[in-house]
Amino acid sequence: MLKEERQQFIINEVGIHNRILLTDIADQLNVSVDTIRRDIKELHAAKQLKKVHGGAVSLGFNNYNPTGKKIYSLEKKSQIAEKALGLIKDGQVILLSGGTTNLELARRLPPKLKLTCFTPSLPIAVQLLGKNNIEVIFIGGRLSKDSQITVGGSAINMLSEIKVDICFLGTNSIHPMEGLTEFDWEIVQMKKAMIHSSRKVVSPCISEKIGSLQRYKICGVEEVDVMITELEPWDVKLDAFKNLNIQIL
Amino acid sequence: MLKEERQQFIINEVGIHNRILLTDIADQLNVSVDTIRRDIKELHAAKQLKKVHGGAVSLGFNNYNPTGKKIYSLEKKSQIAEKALGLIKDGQVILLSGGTTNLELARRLPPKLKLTCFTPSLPIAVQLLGKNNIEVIFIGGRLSKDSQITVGGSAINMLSEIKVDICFLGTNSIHPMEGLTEFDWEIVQMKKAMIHSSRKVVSPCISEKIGSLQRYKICGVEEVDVMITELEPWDVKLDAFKNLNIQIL
DNA sequence: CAAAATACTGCAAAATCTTGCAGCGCTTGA
DNA sequence: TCAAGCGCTGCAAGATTTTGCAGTATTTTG
Repeated sequence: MLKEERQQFIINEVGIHNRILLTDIADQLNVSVDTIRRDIKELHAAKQLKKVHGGAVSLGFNNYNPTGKKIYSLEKKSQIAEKALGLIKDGQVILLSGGTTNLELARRLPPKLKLTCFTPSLPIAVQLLGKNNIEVIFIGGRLSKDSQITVGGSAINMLSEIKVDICFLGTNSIHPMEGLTEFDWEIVQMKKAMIHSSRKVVSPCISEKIGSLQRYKICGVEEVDVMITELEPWDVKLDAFKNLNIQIL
Repeated sequence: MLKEERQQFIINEVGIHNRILLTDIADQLNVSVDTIRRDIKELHAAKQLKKVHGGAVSLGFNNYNPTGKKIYSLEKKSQIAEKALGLIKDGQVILLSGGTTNLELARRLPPKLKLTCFTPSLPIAVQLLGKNNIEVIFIGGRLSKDSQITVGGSAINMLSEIKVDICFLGTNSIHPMEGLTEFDWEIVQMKKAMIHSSRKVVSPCISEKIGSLQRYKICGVEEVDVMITELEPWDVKLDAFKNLNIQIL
């Protein structure tokens, strides 16, 4: 049996039972517990599950916590969110995609700002619901467990009926030539629809993501009107974007 | 049993009952009280609950519900939720309206139960997202701040396209003659649409709400197939419903 | 205050983890 | 073809964690 197969099996078992025991898996696959232990170690590093003493548990196992969730490079994302705030004017209609950067933006929206906010993201909707002057409209559809946004035909359909002032499009990878890319096909479809539903597309993007590339393409860089990073405007990483008719903040 | 599992179980129990006894938990899980004590110590350190003499309490509990009245009502809702669980079968498609009773139901859905779950309620969607075997489909639309469910044409439209096996319709007021009533017009529209989208309508309802009346009518009692209360079946409060062709649990 | 319940401490057995190592099969390149 | 290199796997020794128990301290309750 191939290592790949084995790990796939483990992921599957965790998905079904929410938890597994080292000894069970080793037994079922007729390999030593050491091998399974190593597999689980790798899968843990790859964030496919959570390794615990004696086995492993599913990541989404009872641990959803919109407020307490750990956000990586929070500092950078905060800076980006602050810059993004400057683009929003009272009375506008905006669209927030998922992602922790946009969640930070949502958190920082001033209480007195009047807005209509569309979003397919559950954590962002929860956050916005606490703001009295913001009308929240949730894009319905099937909820994807890992990204916590709605996806699928129904959601895309709902998007096709709107045209908002600004879309803040959380971005996993942006590349000067290849544009915006994603690793999840369903999210690609959602983001395409979001771009289509917006007059202006803003891409908040921490510097780590600049120049990286994923499997599927969302759109070219030319579709993005504004790019926001935590970097200073003269940073060399941004050079490649400077003659692309994009506003950089 | 893994330590992780045990601790998740404890967190869950605290979430449901707001308080737990060391001995109860040790009994249910067949481990020594020392083990549970140590778990609770860790969870306390991780600020997941508050350790007290003899057990633990939920963190928000002491702040939000000092009187204990809320718990009492929560106990009733828990009983109702437990009864409601019996109506759900593996593989079904269900629809959960908003309300705390349905939230309790959502929280109690067993992790191994496979379901497709439609809901317009934000808290319920958050709860369900943590369950791996449940496909969550969110009914999109404008989010109402106080009820935390989506309302309006878009949501009703989405409802019009589905037909689920069972709808659990959280109920504010139920009256033997006047049927189900609500004080919010928009929610009335939503609930009407939900009834229309379901083969079977179940109304979980704590006894305080029986016999009360609100401004707008959702439907007559005859549209409800099953009514669930925390009362015993022979309670006098239920007499008025007994010749109305409703199953009472 | 006294009895009962609960908490803490140290300890020992069992399970599990870590680490280093050797055997095995596969690939690579002379 | 064969030797070297590499990754995967299982094994073993020692470290670490987990768990239950017993004895003692502390808190609760009547």
